[in-house]
Amino acid sequence: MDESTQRLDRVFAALADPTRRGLVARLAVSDASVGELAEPYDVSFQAISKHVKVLEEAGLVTRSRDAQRRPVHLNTEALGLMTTWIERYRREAEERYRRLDDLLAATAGDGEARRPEEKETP
Amino acid sequence: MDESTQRLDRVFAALADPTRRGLVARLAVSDASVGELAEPYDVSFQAISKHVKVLEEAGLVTRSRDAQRRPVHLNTEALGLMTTWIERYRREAEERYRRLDDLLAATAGDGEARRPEEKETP
DNA sequence: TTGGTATTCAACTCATCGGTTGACAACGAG
DNA sequence: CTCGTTGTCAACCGATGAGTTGAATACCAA
Repeated sequence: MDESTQRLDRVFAALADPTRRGLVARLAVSDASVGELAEPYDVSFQAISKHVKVLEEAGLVTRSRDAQRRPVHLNTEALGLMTTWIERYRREAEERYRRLDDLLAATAGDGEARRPEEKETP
Repeated sequence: MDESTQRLDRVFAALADPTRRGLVARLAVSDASVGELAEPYDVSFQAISKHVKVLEEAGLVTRSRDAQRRPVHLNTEALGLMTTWIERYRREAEERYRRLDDLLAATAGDGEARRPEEKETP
C-alpha cells in the first residue's frame, strides 16, 4: 500500500465523521484550542481531543507547538488533495457521458440506442 | 442527525477505502458488471459485491435493473456533493489566511505580529 | 427441465472506531 | 512550591466494517 494511498484513506476517513466535519467547519473560521472546539459538543473533552488527533494524523490540521496554548490550525492543502482526487474522476466520467449523449444524438433514429462500451458489430 | 449529514457520512466513508476508490476510478472509464470490477482484485467476488453495495448506498453508483446484466454506473452528482462541502471550507480558510497575510504585511514593523483571532487590546 | 452464469444473502471472525472514565503531564500564576 | 488550567494517555466497552465460506436466487440457453 503506497504512501499517498494511505494518506487518502486517512483524509476521507477523517471527514466521514460528522463531529470531525464540524470541527473542520469551525476551524475554517479561526484557529482554536481543543477546549474551545469541545465547547459546543455534548461528548467528553477527551473525545474531542481524540478527534483532533485523527484530523492531525490525516494532515488536515496542525498544532503550534507552544505548551499550554496549542491552537489547532486547518491545513487547506489536505482538503485540496481530496478535491483533486474526486474531481479527476468526476470530470473523466462527465466528459464520457457528454460524448455518449453526442453519439446518441448523432445516431438518433439509426436503429436501437446502444451503450458505447458494448461491442459494435463484432 | 439530519439527512444530508448522513449522506456526507456515507460518501466520505465509502471513499475511505482504497478498493472502493479503485472501483470508482474504474467506473469513471466505463460502466461495468460486478464480475468485471472484481477481476483485477485478489479478494473474493463477494467482497467486491459488498463494496459495490456500499457505494450504492452512498449514492455514488447506480445499477441498471436488467436481470443478469446489472451494470454499475458512476453517479457524478454524489462526487460533486463532496467537493462542494470541501471547497466551501477550504476557500473560507484560504480567504482568511490571505487577509491575515495582508494584515501582517500592512503592519510590518508595527510592534509584534499577532494572530487576528486573539483580542486586540482588550 | 436441467444447466450455467452472475450476483446476492447469511453467518461467522477479527480488527478498528467512537465513546467513556480515571490517571497523568506540562505549564503559568499566585 | 503548590494550585488550577489545559490537554494527553491508557484501559475498557459496544458497535461497525472488511473479509471469509457456503448456500440461495434470478435469469438465459439448450
